[in-house]
Amino acid sequence: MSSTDLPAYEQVKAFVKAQIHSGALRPGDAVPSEAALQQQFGLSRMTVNRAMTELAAEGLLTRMRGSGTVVAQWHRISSTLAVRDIHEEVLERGHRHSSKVLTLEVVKADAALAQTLGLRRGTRVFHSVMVHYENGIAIQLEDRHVNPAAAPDYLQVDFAHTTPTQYLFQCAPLSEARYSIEAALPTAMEAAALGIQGSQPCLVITRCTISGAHVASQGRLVYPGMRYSLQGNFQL
Amino acid sequence: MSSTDLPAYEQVKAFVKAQIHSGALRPGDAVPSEAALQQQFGLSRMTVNRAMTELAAEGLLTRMRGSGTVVAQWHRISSTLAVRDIHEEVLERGHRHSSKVLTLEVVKADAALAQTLGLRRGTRVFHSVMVHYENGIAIQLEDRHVNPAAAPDYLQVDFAHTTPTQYLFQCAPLSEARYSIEAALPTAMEAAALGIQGSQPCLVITRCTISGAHVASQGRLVYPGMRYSLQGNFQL
DNA sequence: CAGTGGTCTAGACCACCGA
DNA sequence: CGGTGGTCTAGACCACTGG
Repeated sequence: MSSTDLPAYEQVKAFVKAQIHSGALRPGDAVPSEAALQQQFGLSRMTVNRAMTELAAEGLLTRMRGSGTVVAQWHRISSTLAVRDIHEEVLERGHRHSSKVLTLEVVKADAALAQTLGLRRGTRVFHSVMVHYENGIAIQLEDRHVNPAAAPDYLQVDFAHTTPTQYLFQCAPLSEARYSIEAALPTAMEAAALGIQGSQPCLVITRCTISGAHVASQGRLVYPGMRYSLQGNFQL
Repeated sequence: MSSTDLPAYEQVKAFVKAQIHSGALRPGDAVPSEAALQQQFGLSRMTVNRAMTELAAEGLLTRMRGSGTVVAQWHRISSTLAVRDIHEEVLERGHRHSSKVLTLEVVKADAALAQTLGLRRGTRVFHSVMVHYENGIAIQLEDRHVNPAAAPDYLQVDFAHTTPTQYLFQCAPLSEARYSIEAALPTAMEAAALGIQGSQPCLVITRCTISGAHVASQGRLVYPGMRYSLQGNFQL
């Protein structure tokens, strides 16, 4: 019944959001208490509480037990950046994805790698290097080191039909990831593999995925700056 | 009381998450129904429902009214990337932030700018260019065009004491943002302002903020690749 | 102390899905 | 049809904050 057919808690959320967007409530301002909103909307407290709790989870409000709820000090744009499997991403653009495996081998971890993977120096780890193409144009070089404990059969995978990202998702359920995004020049080898000049800036994403107790893999993804950009959109 | 002192709904969440991380539940598998979990934990359905609803909101589960709950098909790592106000970010690292205004003027929008700001060509818009320093080292060049409708007093702001990001947050409450992140070479002017070589790759973030009906501003943020990287962490 | 949010309960009605 | 999730209620107890 009533208004717009939205659930009551969504209507409360919309009401508060509208006040914030319109500027009637500014960062730091107190938001009406649950009791007040309960009265105003004629709802039970649980319903109002759900609305407020969700807005807090979304980062719009800051709640403090005992003192009240205020509009969050939003000096950040927090946005969801999807770091996706390259295969799916290319397909979704309606393009053709292909890849070429350059290296697939076992190496001994040096000090730095052992550190990030949480292994002892000299432990044998898998190493793969491949190039991904979108409609035949190189858009990503993927240089990955994999913890054998997380994916023992990594070397047997047919990477013509699956990507490391896909395979690792399957055999090492993800629990945590860390990444860093930076701009850098490719190494000579990377430039050659991508078919670009060594002076072309690239977007380099270093990603470390953790599955349960193991660090499953560490990857360096190099994107030619001219051909790739990360995009995002944020609403609320 | 009991277990780990965590709220009951958090314990249910942890239980389900553990099953997923351990591999006992794989993508596509059915998760026990609310009724089953209610029995198993001796909780009311509302509490179990909260746990499951939150897990679904986090993207771990997919719920379908009538048929049940399954582990989400997860071929994506969706991670929160915070694009923050540079001033706060530097302070939080315990460093000193300063900035220098290079340009603060009114310009007529060309076709491209008018398009992104949603204005007619030739409309007067504000334009600012400034460099931000961390402990005296240039880390960001901020080139911004502002819609006068969103911030009429932009030219009067004292940018020695506030940043455009801060000011715009204040006078044009944010409702939506779009951004793109890429690697590129700086223009000659940008390189000079940042005190780097023109051949040094930079991280370039193009950000467009929307406040209510207006596109409030469009900014180009240039970070020297050697001195700055975006970092993120994702858990669950 | 009174007011706040954090959590929980034991019911309830509904829309939906699959058999 | 029975089982599922989506929503809502009217209470409740607690921990915390502020004056």
